[in-house]
Amino acid sequence: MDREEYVEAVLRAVESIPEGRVSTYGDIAAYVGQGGPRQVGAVMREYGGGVPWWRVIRASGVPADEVGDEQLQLLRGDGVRITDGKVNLRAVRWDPDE
DNA sequence: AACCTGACGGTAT
DNA sequence: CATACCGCCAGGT
Repeated sequence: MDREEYVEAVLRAVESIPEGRVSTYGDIAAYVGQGGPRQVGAVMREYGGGVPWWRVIRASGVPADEVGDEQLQLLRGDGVRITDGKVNLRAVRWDPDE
């Protein structure tokens, strides 16, 4: 899998996250089956436009500093409940094989 | 090839 | 809960 295919695979995975659900960098990486959380983050930084990037968050439920507040707002727009500045992943974490 | 970098994650303190 | 550390892994210099 070359880099371009990798980027496509990651973007497809992110596009498949339904409104109201959230995934993590690590989960996306595992689903794609290549690279790690940091690679997924790198793809989002460069090609995140065009896909629902705000549905990808750290495993802790706290957004990356770069996008912080905006991400939380967009998630609220999706109907995701935010508590103390973080997402409750136990409630909305998305499993691709669902 | 060596070294730095980082939209990360898990563990320890 | 906050910080520190270390492991990870690919891209850039």
